[in-house]
Amino acid sequence: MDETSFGIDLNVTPFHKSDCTPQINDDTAGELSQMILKNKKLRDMIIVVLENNNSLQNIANNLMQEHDVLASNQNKRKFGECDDCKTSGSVKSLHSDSLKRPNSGATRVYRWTDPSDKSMIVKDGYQWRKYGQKVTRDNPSPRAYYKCSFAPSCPVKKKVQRSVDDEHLLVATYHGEHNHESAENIEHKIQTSHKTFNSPTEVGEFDAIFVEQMANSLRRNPAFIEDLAVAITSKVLEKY
DNA sequence: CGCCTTTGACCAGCGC
DNA sequence: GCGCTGGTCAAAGGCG
Repeated sequence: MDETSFGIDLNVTPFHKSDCTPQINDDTAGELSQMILKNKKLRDMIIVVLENNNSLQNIANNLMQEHDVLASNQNKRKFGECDDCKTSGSVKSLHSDSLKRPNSGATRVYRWTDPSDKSMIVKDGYQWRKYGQKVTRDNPSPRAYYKCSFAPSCPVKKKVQRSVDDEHLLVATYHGEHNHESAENIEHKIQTSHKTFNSPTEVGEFDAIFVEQMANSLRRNPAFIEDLAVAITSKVLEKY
């Protein structure tokens, strides 16, 4: 963070004001406190929207998983199987596909996408790096392979492919468990800790983590740095 | 310059 | 053993 600290020298002597160094007057202080309040309101609104979005996604996922279970049961009945067949080696060939790719440790998530949106992006609060793409036999749309890049040692992988039935439905299959928290979780913790507000030190810790992650991403954003420079410059010039 | 995507090559597992 | 398929690797190029 050291290299990003803003070393603005406010003691620069303005040529049309000879007697003083810049000081925060009442107007600026009032403006600042208003901005802080607005910022807090906006953050609360975002948190509410995120919560609503998450609950809707959960409902949709549950419905889709129920649909999956029903569909697989119907397929089993087609082959004259029962649930106990899973452990029987004698019928392995009848449903070899489900045995070849067991669902243990894998989580499926469904996302509806805009019909015009042809991208394969499933936003889930983590950072992913694509490492491969394949066209599979049973689905004409390509399957994309991602590794979690949020933490270097995170073993989680995901596959994203469009549904055969509905090309607007993205199916993401997750393998493994994250050994870190997502940005959404950190945001949620900030929210809950602000609600309870029992321990200011905890709030500070969550804020520190969140701010650090935000700073890391913003530091790599030249547009942000440019905007920040313009904002600071205009604010400084405003005073003289 | 670092990070990410693309894409062809390669490898392992499985069925025949 | 051979071919098919899914999954991964890694070099090359793009982008901000």
